[in-house]
Amino acid sequence: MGATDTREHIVEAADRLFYENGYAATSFADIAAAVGLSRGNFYYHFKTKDELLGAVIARRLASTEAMLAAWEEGASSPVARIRRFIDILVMNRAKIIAYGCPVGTLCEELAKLDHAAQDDAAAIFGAYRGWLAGEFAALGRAADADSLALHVLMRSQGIATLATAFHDEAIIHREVAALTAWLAAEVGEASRPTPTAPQRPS
Amino acid sequence: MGATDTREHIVEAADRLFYENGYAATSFADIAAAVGLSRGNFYYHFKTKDELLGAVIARRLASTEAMLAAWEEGASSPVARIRRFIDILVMNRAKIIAYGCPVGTLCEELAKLDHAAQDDAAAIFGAYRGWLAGEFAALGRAADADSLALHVLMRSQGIATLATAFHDEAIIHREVAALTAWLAAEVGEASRPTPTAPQRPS
DNA sequence: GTCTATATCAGGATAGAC
DNA sequence: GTCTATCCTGATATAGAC
Repeated sequence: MGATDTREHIVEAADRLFYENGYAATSFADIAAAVGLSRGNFYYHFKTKDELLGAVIARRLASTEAMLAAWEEGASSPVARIRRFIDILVMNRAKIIAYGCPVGTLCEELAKLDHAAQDDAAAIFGAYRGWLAGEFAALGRAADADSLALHVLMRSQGIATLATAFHDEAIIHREVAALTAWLAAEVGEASRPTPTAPQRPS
Repeated sequence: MGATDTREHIVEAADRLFYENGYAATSFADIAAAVGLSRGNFYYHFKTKDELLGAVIARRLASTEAMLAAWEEGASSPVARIRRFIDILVMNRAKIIAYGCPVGTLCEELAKLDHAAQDDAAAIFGAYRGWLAGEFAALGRAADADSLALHVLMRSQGIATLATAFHDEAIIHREVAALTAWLAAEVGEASRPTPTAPQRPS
């Protein structure tokens, strides 16, 4: 297979293993085994573990931006798009209970390691923050759009952390419902341009 | 110095280093150096790293319970006690911005390592959860005391995670104010038995 | 571009002197 | 109870054949 393909496979496997086992606890041998590659060949593609981390973060940022752009293409309203963001917690609940939020846990691990890439990792949060702020601005809340965006992000992170610690799926369902209700109260259902669409329970 | 003192010093240093650098990234050599002890002697006190982790978690749980008991002794109202919990975020903001929440980050790291002690670490959260639920019950919210307790814990964790990721103190101040306002709206200032006390801004 | 073999080093853990 | 010396394993990283 071509070098580009192999490189992509390595980054893909590293992305998953960094999430499931943590950055420090994942060895090159683990990644090489997951890709079906020898350790020696590994260094043809990445010289250091830090370089690999950079590629993983870039991949996550790109896929996040692509996902947000795809949501933007959807015909639904800003409120529905924000709800779609919140619903990630429910859709990914199994992995979140086992490993936490991929972005939050990586940022915290890199903060403790005082790693040079910690701001790059935080840029993934920044992508969500900017996108959410744009949605709130579209709802006429331009003045405090960033604060509202951070509030949604903050609650998402809190939900993920507690669900992981207590291994409790009920926390996710209850707090997602509460966050959805907060959203409806904050921006109002009146803001929805498609009032005939079926209402999700909150 | 006596064996008990040395052991205590080791656990104290490990507690700090596990928090600041993470469990996996902290080596016996790091701890021994911090205590001023040789690596060899280290094993007289703790046979394995897991055993040391157990002692650190036990220490954190004990100090948490002692702190909560001390707050209970205070003459203030349940609402004031819950606010005291929330204010930890402000008081410890410098360390939180640098290293996150000690409990949340440990639970997440142990979850990724699939470590046997992960439930013991979560028990520290359990102590806060039970204490907060007791305060809400004292405010006449016995029916949903646990949900309210988890909500406060959840928001504390979310605030800590974002403050760490963005290295932003303003997030803490803004969201602590929002959480304090939520508390006042939820249980009502009328619940306060000391209505003549000066009002904290929210 | 992929392999095997190997250098180098750090961390966990042990043995035994004092 | 503390030390020095040492073993063992696993991880990063390199060299060179194919």
